[in-house]
Amino acid sequence: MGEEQPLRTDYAGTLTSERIGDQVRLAGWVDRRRDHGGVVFFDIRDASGLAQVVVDPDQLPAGRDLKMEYTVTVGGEVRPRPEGTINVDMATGEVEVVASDIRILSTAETLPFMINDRVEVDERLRLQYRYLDLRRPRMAANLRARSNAIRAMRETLDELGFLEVETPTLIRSTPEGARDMLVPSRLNKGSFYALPQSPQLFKQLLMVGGVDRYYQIARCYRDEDFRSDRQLEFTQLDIEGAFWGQDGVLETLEQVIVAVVEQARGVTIPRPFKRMTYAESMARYGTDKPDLRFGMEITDLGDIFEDSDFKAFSGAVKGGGAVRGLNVGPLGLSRSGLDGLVAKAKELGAKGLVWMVAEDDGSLRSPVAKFLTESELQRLGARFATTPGDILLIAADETKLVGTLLGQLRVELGRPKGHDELAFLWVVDFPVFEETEGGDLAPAHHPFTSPVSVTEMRDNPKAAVSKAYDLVLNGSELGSGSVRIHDPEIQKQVFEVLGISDEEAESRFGWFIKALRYGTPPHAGFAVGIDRLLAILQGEQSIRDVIPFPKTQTGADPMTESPKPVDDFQLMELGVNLRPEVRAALDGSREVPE
RNA sequence: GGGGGCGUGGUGAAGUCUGGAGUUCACGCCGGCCUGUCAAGCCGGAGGUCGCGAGUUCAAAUCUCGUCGUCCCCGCCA
Repeated sequence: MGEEQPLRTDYAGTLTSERIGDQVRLAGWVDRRRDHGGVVFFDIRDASGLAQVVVDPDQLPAGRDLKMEYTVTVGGEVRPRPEGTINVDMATGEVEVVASDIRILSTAETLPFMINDRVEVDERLRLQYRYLDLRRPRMAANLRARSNAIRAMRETLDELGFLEVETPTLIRSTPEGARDMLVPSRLNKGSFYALPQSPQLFKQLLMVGGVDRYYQIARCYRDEDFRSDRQLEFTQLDIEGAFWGQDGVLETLEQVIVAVVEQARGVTIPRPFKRMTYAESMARYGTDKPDLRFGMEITDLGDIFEDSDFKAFSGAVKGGGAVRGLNVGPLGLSRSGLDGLVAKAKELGAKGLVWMVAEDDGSLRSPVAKFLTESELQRLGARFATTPGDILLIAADETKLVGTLLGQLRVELGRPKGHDELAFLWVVDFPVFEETEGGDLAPAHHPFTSPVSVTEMRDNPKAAVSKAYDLVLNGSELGSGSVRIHDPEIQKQVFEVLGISDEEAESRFGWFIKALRYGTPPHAGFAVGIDRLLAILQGEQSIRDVIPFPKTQTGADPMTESPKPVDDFQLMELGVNLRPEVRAALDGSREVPE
């Protein structure tokens, strides 16, 4: 009496023929039951996998009572399966456990959906019952992969002497970049904390503080609209180093990524990763995050058409724009399919799109062929090295628009399904500023990024290059980093060029710039989006599938039904009043009977 | 803020274009049979306010408008 019996001695997924004859006890969920009357089989599932249990229901009537997702503990002997009944699709398929004892630990109601990967269940329902969804093999594998990846990051960085440091998640709001998530302060009514968009300034202060090499698995918050690769909260591997520069950062991150990919995929990817300047990436791929798993590069045609009689082309070149095209290959598109691309181009803001099809005799068929000379058509065919059936898409417009358009068409028409291949790329030499649609300058990275030349930044800001770099995987931006400004004077000048006055800079960032005055080492760093990295490594379309408890596109959690209004008392303690129209809308919705 | 897709027993789908009895398929659920299955099989059964609300019509899952939910995309994401 009193001696507690263990619920299990072994994990189901570990049983092999080496264990034949052993008495084992397994604990897990009833995955699937196959009742033959005189003999009952069921698969028991635990975190390690599945094993088949055989029950003689005359000996063990409990075998008849089992239903899917009951939790049970089963004692029995590991036995080889009889001739011809070995299941080669199952890791433990050579053996089975002959049950001598079955205890039902808990029962389960009829499930809202099946615990398997065969059915694509509505995602809202999956999120509402996420605890069941996580039992599915695919999701369980994603959780495990995430844990393994993060462990690989920690091990690699620990080995390199990095210090893991936590930074606060209740910080001062700095109305730059994305919208802040705000938290009202009870002790300082009317004041608010913000949740960090990244640990950016704190990690820089750690450099000032003498932490030579820093990293953190950091939760970040950005209150912007959702996408399949964006959530309100997400996780970054954040790193920073003192007396460090771009080459050191890239070198270190490559080691981390290689270790993560080895964990996740079991392959060693070659180093160093490819590098490309921002300018080259924009010219060849029309984007700063090119998918290098396929070619289909953007080709400049300005020299062919600058003097063409076809004004749509020559006019664009002479007006300072560009004529560029893609050879998207033999897609076999019908006339309506091609017209669909033209419509698509117009949706994207282009004046038009010209398509051409390479005929068997090498000529180019196109609605605009009659406006072009024989020589122009021949040079086109040669430039694209066409083979019969190839489709050319040509756009003439403002240079930036042409690039964006062709870049999007390239991805749409050429991007491989899935993520079997991994194409990592560093995009370097980002511009300091991006031009907004209004013509204003906005920092391409954050305003603490070091320009290559302060003089150039002042005199020719549109062309100025910064010490900023992005990591791209399969056309997805995994993260970005930069060499930081460590000189308070340069920091002030950057604010100045951005149109932030001294007073404004002082009131917003004075606490930070002050720190730079006390002996700041040159430093640099990076942040990798862990959710995006894992989603791609796991072949998932959305980061939601590598986040245990994500939110829907409207920021809701169907399981807990958050967010929810709070008690008036809670608001009162915080000194917060809802705006009248918000209050009215809430009261209105409360009148609706439940 | 804008564009698009989807919403049908517990689950996944077909039916919607071209209105005519809640019809069909697979899984699950309930009952029965069955000693080698592994998505077990066979027989029988239950289960739906076709997201919700208006409108058109003799008649609406189907057409129209609105609304809610969800997904994808543009904007946004220093």
